[in-house]
Amino acid sequence: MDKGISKAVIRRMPRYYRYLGELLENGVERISSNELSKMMKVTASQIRQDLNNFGGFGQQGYGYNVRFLYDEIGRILGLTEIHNVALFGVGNLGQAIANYVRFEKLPFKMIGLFDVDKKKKGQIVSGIPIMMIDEFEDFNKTHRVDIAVLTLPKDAAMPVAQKLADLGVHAFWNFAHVDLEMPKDVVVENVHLSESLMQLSYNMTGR
Amino acid sequence: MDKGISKAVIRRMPRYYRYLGELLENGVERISSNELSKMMKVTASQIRQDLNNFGGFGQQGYGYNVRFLYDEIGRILGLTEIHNVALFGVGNLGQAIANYVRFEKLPFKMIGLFDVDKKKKGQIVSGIPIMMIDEFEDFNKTHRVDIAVLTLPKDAAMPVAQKLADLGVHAFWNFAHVDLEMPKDVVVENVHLSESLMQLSYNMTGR
DNA sequence: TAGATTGTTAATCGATTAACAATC
DNA sequence: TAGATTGTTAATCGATTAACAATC
Repeated sequence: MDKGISKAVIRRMPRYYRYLGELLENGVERISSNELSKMMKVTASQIRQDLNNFGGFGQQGYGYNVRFLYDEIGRILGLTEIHNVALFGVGNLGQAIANYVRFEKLPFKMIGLFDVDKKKKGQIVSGIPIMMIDEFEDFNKTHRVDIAVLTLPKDAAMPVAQKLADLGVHAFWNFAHVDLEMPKDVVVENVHLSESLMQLSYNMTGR
Repeated sequence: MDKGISKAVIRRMPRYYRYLGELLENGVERISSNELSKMMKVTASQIRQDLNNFGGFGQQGYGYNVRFLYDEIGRILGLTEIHNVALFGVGNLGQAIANYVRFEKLPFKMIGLFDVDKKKKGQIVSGIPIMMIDEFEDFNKTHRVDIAVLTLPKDAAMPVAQKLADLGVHAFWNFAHVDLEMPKDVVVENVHLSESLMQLSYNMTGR
């Protein structure tokens, strides 16, 4: 029940998860696709189709149990185990992301911060001392790094990513303005802030 | 030549812009859809279809003039004029975004930082003193604010956005974990970092 | 002119929505 | 049981790709 699921579906899953989390906080026990569709402003059909990519989580005549569905989506999204995260490029954005990961109630654990700037060595950010990037190879021998965050200048991103991939890092959360060229067993999730800002700018024109 | 263009097309435009910018830096004068398609790993057909939503920017037998196309896409994306930006919620992420906007070579100008925390009042971030959110109404009388950045806790985002919308702010770059309910003449661009991270997590499983 | 490459139409593919039988 | 709502198939819609005539 895993491959062949479209990106469009995957993009919507975290949003379902968020809404179900809120329902849960509000003590709602069950919900129908129709009620949820009104809250989320999508069609009930889409909700049912999306969920049925992963299995039948509902019950005819009843709807969906909120707690059960929430947990199932969490499991689908891989939120049942802790992912160790190391971050590369401890500038403003890097520091913010380090703190973000730390305080977000999600199972991601920041275990290392790396930079090339010698002046930063040993500085504490989000409770972790900054190391030099060339120390990563040793660090990697004693720590399992599941995800590398790249908050680096664009020219540094590709070589660093390449090195990390060679050392066995298979997942990247990339904030640099480049498309990383990676073997296809490596997962890359891009956050291109400037592209987001340009889309906003586009949508502002002609109004 | 504006409305009716699909979101999918708009999402791709900033990427074209980035690649054309790089070609320009490398002194490339002309490029065919076929060459560009190989660089960008999309189909040449898609490139031509996308561009022809906005007009015929190429020339048969020649291809596209890089400089011309770059400028045209910049114009389409609304990058020919400066957009004034104010930011609400000067935490870690807010500070990082303030600096990001400042140093990114795009026509967005950070003109005000606002928070509710009295201890932050007057502190300088990215060259700008932090003001209190209740000072915004006055600030807004003497400054044109085109875009509001929301780097606030989720419960604060909606009321603040509502207030700002009432005061005439029509565009929001929203980093809070909520879907803002706004009249349809208001533009909202969401950056949901946690959803991005969950997508990454999903794609890591089953490998 | 001949060759190259666009702009655009037509064909295909995929995603969304509608409909309804299955079933709790 | 009757009513409600899912799971799933079929219909529609939209986006992508292919093909090629237009034209530089």
